[in-house]
Amino acid sequence: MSASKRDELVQRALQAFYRGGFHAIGMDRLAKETGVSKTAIYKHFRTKEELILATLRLRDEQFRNWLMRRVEALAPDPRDQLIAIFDALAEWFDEPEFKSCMFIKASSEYQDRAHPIHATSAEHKRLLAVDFTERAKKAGAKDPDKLARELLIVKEGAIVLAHLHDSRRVAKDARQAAETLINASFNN
Amino acid sequence: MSASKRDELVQRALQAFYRGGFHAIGMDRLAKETGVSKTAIYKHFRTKEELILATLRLRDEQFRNWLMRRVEALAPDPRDQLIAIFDALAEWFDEPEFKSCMFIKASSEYQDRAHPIHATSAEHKRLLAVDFTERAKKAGAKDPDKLARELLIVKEGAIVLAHLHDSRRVAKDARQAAETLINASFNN
DNA sequence: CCGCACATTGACTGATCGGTAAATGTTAGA
DNA sequence: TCTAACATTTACCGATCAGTCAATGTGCGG
Repeated sequence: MSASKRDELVQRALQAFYRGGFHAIGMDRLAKETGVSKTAIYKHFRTKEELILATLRLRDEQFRNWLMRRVEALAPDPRDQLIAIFDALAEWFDEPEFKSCMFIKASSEYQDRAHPIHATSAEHKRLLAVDFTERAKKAGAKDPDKLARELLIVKEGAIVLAHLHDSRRVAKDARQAAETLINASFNN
Repeated sequence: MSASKRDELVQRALQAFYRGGFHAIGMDRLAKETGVSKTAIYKHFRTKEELILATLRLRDEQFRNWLMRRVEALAPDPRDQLIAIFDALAEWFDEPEFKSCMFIKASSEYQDRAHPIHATSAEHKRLLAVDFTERAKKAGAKDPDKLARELLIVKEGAIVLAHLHDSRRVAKDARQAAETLINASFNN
């Protein structure tokens, strides 16, 4: 199997897991949905867990890349970018395929902190916080770390509730909350 | 089986699902962990899904009851109670058994909005929002509904991140964010 | 055209899934 | 003490779980 075929497999596995859940999607069904036979899959991944980890690495890269680029496209100024995070989020929520966050779901199914899947999810959130901190720093916030962590909390809460309630309403509320927190981080 | 035995079964099933996840815990293992044979379980619940729904109803009642009472014990004044939500949350995060929120995990595994388990999770969050709104109204907030929804977002985000990162740190950040949002809801 | 290397397959493993049925207690009224 | 009613257990159902293997392509250097 070529590298591009492997990437394609991981991409399709990602979609299957995202739509169906990790425990709920078996390897047989995965083979059917990806079009790659089970044996071929196991040529490249020793276990289901390794395949899941590969999908999470891909998702981490895709999501953070998308968010960063989208935020920068929406606002040139770093401080406005902090708010633009929540405009980008609103766009995501509006996609018909939106089904919460892959990493929240992964850590919901693999709860042990020592588990690689849980750890990978934690790392994804940490990298988001790093990115937020960078922007908060550039914007000149009093305590960029704290503001970044607060915005991350709002982002995660918004994702959870967008999955359960009216996502448009949630996106608006999250944006307003973020604005309030950002303003407070400059005025005080 | 008496009513109290049934309650005991649901309580133990709740703990098993909370610790292990819904798909991951099978009925055989559940029978072993609850001490109630599989056939006996199926005398009271037609399907695994019905048992899960029973655990969620119990959890909803337990959690909201606990939070309400704890918040009222921590602060007499409605406005202080809004902040006390996050002190109570901090206590919860500090419990060694803390493993995120049962309903976030349930909606992570049952993603379809039409699914009863998903709907029950959404309803739990809605009832929390109602309670928050009541307190915000009593406290005299400008827009009690909006403040309640903002605080709910912060609460859910805090739970998710407390499960992934340093829960003490997250609890502090969430409390401060909540304070900022509450103050803004009175000053403007 | 041959033969080797590698990719891919369907069929299979034992274990476990959710759920059921027949058999075996256990209890209580007559 | 006999028996009817109910609770509980053991054993089982077909399906699916993660993972494996022998067999069958398939492409390529000689």
